[in-house]
Amino acid sequence: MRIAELSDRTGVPIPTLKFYLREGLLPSGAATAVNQAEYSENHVRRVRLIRSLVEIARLSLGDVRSVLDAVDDEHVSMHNAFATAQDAMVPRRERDGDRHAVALAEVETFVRRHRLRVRPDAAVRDMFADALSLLGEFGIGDDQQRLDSRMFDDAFSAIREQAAFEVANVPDSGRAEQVEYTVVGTIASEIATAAMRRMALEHESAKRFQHAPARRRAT
Amino acid sequence: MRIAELSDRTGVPIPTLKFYLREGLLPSGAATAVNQAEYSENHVRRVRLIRSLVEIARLSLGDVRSVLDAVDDEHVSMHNAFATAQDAMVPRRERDGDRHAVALAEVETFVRRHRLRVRPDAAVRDMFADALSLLGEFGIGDDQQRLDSRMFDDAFSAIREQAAFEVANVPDSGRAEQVEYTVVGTIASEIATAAMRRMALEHESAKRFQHAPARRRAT
DNA sequence: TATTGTGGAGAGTGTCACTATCCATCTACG
DNA sequence: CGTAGATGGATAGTGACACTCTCCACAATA
Repeated sequence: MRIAELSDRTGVPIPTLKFYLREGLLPSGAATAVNQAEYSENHVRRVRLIRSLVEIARLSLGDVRSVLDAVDDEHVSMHNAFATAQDAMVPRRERDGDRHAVALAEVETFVRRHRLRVRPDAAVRDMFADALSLLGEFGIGDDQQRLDSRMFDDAFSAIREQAAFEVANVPDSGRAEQVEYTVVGTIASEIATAAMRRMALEHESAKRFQHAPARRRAT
Repeated sequence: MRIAELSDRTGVPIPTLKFYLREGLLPSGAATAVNQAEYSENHVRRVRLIRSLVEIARLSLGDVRSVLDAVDDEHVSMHNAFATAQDAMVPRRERDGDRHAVALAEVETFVRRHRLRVRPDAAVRDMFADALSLLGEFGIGDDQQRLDSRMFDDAFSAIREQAAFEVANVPDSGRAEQVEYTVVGTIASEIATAAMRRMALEHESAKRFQHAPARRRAT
């Protein structure tokens, strides 16, 4: 397949594909002549992965590159590649030193209490800490519960089951495919979960705050 | 308080505050002279809300404005303001018409099965549909389960309980405060949930794929 | 053989979220 | 009272980012 078909199959414009090629996000096709190359199904898959990371997970191209590097580096184990990809999927931002350190300590108690194998330097800790800081800043939830991070314990047991199920379902295929599967699974389930949360919140808000429910039945 | 103190209290540089004032994201202070104004605690709170929406929820300033407008418009009920804010918190993007329509139909069956009061045009439906499309595109999960969207039913009951708890905990304060509380609560709990999911995934991935567990105990 | 498509490279574009500079006051300190 | 520094307000400029355009020599296709 040549670039026009790759473009048709993925819906990504040719100039953008050329840009990804130049940036090294997309490997070059197999050259058949000085200005001709053959692209494969792998290229289609890779383009789709890039677009999913950019559009759905809203990663920067730099972070997409980190994820792809982790997927592609055969010297890195499946688990380490996944860990690296996870780190790349946490947005980098400046954090207030003191406040963040306190929140990180709360995260640590959470990790210890649940005996989780989460790297001490995992970016996801910063992410959790951000959420805890935010709750604290706006005085949401019970202070004591938040401080020893018991606030989410009930929710966590359900989350944990779901995660165990997801990881168990990763196919016994090649390393790169497993990493890709896990990365896409992470972001898709995460967005699905967030969407369900928001629908449930809208529903509960309607029940509590909206006095004239919009019923399906006509008047 | 004058602008220097507002800057100190929030950690946002003065030029940025001036920019927010110009953009109408931040209301002007009470003028005490032609070039003097007095800012209040409400301004501090508003700046913190803006920064949270920008940095944590990663909203564009345009979407932040939509949220703030919903918070501020006294003519809009608490529930409607929250719904508008929720819509603003779903990233807008171009979606493939056909594929997206199919996914939206799956979302509809989900909404009906759980008898949820979610507006037919709620942006969160697009968000859920994105996640379902992505799962389909990469062949993740069981096809049939995904199609009638039963795949997430177990997870949903836990999510729903948590959401009910959250809404029940919204204080009986003023409308604007309730909207603000709910908006911040939504994004904070969402990020906390995502972070917990990722930690659980890392843990499960370590259990399944990493053969030499990094134990706390020394050798 | 003429048109269209291709790979590759450089330069240009539009958006976004600030950031810098000015200026005519105003405030506060000495 | 005088003056250094801060303030509110406006206009213009910046840097990052993710493309998008234009060109070229050459290949494929009708």
